[in-house]
Amino acid sequence: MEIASKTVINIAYTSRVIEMATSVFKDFNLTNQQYNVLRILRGQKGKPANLSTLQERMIDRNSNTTRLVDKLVQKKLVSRKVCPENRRKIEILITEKGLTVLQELDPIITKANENAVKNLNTEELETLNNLLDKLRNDE
Amino acid sequence: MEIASKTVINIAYTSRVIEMATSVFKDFNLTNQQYNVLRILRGQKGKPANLSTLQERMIDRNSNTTRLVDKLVQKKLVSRKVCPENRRKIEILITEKGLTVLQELDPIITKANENAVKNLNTEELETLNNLLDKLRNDE
DNA sequence: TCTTCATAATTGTATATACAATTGTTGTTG
DNA sequence: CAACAACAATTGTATATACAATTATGAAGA
Repeated sequence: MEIASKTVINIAYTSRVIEMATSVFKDFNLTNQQYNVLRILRGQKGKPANLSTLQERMIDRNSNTTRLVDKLVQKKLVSRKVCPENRRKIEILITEKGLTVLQELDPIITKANENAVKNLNTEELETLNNLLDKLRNDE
Repeated sequence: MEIASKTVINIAYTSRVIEMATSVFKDFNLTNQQYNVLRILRGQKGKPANLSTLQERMIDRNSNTTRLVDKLVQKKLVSRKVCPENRRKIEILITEKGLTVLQELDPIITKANENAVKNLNTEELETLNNLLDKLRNDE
């Protein structure tokens, strides 16, 4: 097989393997996507995010994001309210409870991640990251 | 963020981006997984595969494989029959129609894959593959 | 042989996801 | 300002997926 297809498959395969090895958040009743959204929201540092922002960062086509956030609201991990300036938009904020859950998860996930890539040393990891960045390099 | 977590996220993100850029099989009414199974079956070169074999190669936990194959049988892309030696096992074979579909897809997918990784030259692609292999290197 | 355990695949059920169509809101322009 | 386009989020529906429990078959030991 040509190297291009080989690489595409290799990335997908590796991603899947890593995902399974690092899905610790399942013990906290969170899906991968829900966890990602929580992390994005924490990154906002108090600033609310609206759905479109979340979607951009998630690469996931729209539509499900509404329901995904629904779940997080149900669990009281995020709050949602209509944006006063533009009532088409929705402002989503991570709650105290959401932050607490992330804090609990942080060390566990870090450990799982470190374990998942333990076969590579720091230099190799940096090379890998650079190559992936360059590969995507969306201009 | 430490490099380990950064790498894990980078791989997942890149994988998702590539997946979206290369999902050509959707035009043929195939899901990613269905396409993968067809490819695995073609690789068998006439030898039938049973469900467990497929699962191993798919890294996907069992259970859904049955239904996934159901779909392919419905579309007459694969055939399924009970293994005579061990009636617990099921033998799955790709049909002529399945092979034809793959043949049609081959050039389109190859092109999409080449395009997806066009930012890296051959040497970089080889390095990337080696790093991913080493990362997984499951012993 | 009967019982028990292991293997292989399937089914039930709840949940997540994809894609298209829809609703509500804002912006624009004739 | 009325009509229409553009935007942001939501809903409908079909499909896919995860996880646990179940069925069917085979293997092994008392």
